[in-house]
Amino acid sequence: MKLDSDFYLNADVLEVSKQLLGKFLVTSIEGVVTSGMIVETEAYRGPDDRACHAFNNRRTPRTEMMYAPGGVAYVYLCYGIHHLFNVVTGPVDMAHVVLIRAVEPVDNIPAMLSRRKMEKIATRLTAGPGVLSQAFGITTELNGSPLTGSNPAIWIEDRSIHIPKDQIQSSPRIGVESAGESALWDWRFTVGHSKWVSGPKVRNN
DNA sequence: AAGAGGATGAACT
DNA sequence: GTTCATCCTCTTG
Repeated sequence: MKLDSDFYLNADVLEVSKQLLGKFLVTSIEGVVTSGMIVETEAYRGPDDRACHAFNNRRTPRTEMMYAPGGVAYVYLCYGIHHLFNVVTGPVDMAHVVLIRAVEPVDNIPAMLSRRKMEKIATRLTAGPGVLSQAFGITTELNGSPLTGSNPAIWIEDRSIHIPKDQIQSSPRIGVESAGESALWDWRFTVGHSKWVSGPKVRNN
């Protein structure tokens, strides 16, 4: 049930972004295992996507990890505060990533509450890319961490939940207004009925 | 060497 | 709706 590298090597990052909805993000950090069902993703596609750090195939120390073969984590620090977790996809030298923006918490909610310094469960536990990383213990130390193999710190599972196509909504990505025409593309994907989706309500397709 | 600006979230008015 | 915390990365000189 753990997704293997074949899944991540898919060269169609929009397809992978949709396939990841309903899958389960799992981390095992210092022996603490937490999991949640992915309900919101965004695709970032290196060469032609102005909103992507690797636009125009630009290579810097930070973006280098995006060119790795699919199946590793790309984690970077945003606004000096938030650690954003992305799944690297596609074959080597193809800078495609999927930002995981929100999950529905499932296993070991007490550990997530503790990491978030929260008392009671609420959507702000894991709805949003920064807060979900915090709930799952993901930091930039895990940049480049493999999602496959024998003992990964982060991995994604298929637990046989299928999200029907008509329940998947698409909308423009959050926070990329200055990315020119790329800002208009509907590359954000959400599970329509989930209350664990971040940000403003989205329209139907 | 310096400065601008983020794929956010929380706490305000 | 607005403000701002906070620091790394990249560009420019």
